[in-house]
Amino acid sequence: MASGNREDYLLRILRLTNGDGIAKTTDIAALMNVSAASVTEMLRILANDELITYKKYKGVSLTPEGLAMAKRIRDKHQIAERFLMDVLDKDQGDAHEEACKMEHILSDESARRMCRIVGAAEMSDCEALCGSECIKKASGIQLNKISAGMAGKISHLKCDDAEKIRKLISIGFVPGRTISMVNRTTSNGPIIFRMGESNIALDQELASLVFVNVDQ
Amino acid sequence: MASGNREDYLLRILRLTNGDGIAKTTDIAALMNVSAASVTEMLRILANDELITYKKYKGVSLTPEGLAMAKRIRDKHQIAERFLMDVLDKDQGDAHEEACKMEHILSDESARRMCRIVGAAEMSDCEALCGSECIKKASGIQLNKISAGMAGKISHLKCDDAEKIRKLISIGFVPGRTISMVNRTTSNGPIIFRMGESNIALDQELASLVFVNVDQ
DNA sequence: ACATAAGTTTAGGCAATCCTAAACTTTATA
DNA sequence: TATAAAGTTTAGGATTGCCTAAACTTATGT
Repeated sequence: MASGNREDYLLRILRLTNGDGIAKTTDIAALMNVSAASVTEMLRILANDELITYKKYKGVSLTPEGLAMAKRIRDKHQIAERFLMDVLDKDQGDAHEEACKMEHILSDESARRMCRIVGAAEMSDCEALCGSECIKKASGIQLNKISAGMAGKISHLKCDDAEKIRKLISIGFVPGRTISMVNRTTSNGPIIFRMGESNIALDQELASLVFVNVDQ
Repeated sequence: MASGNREDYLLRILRLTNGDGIAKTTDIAALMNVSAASVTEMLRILANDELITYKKYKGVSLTPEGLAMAKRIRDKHQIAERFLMDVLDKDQGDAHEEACKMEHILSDESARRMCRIVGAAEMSDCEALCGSECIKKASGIQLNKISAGMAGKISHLKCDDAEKIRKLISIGFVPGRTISMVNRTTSNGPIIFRMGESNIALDQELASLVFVNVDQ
């Protein structure tokens, strides 16, 4: 049960070690804005939990479990930050700050779903959390390419323009939802889809940003 | 600086008092899953912060500041829960649980933006946070709800009946187009809109299926 | 190589929350 | 209206995490 605080230590150690190096007490203290004594105390705890390898006076490194945990939290941070910027339209500074809190409380599942909305492409790295799922993302086909009568589940939204993503979400185009095409109007005109209880007209450009996995 | 924990106490007191009644130690203890002694201790702290009014053996009530604070947190919970369900497609149980954590870390601004995406209409109550903003619901208001002279962009069409959607589209009601209301005829009669070069009369029922984002 | 500087750990404390047990107040009942 | 039951508070501790000061280890310079 690493607390938010322990998680922060792990994160700083990850940053300092880059996954394999050794981090020193003073450097951790500086990053945490905490006294060296407090760091030593925490290192003992984390070592006891087998999240780090710690030799007195010699510095720390992450164990495989510690590394996995730290990466998972770091991924959540990145996903949350991106999400706050792209979906809630927050600026980078605020998004970063808020993500520092969200990383500790966001469930794995929610992070994965945010990732799908926001697109993994620009995620410097979220494999700890999303694994192959992020890659699978490429598997859907664009909503404007399916034919009338076909149904499927929304897989992800392609993220090139946050404004459009926001719009799609506000209309209800959200990964996981089932959708079917009712019909097309004209070759360039909007397409009519059915989702839940309502029919929604979406113009082709917007539809092309939505990827679905078509039912067999 | 009410900690997450203090905030939880405030929330439980709000639930028990409904804003004005009096809450008793034991009931708070039961809701918090904590001993009565711990509650007493916390009540003293909250009273000291002037968030509650506390008389030994007599129970507690929220002060105006305490009430405002509790409501703000409760609103964040509701908005987050709704958002998790509608945007991340989480089920109610998980969303509720996660919202219990988010309520303490979500910034006011992010909550307001989530609220705008998810729509305030269904929000049982979020006025503490959003005030009149909720009504504005950036994701679109029905075309029959705007007033003469107002203009906006069509956001989406919503309806159970594909026939009506097709009709709207064939008239030119397509997401993205700019539209303005010219005037109403009678209270139940058709409304006249201007779109591009032409005026179009639309009856109220059809107009209510069209959602627009009104220009500020 | 050895003294001193730099870095790290230990010791002893403080604050926030939680706990149990005992003391005290209020309510309810015989 | 006493007195037992129910409810509440006080007392005394535990835990987590932070701090400063002192002690200890390692590194550096001559």
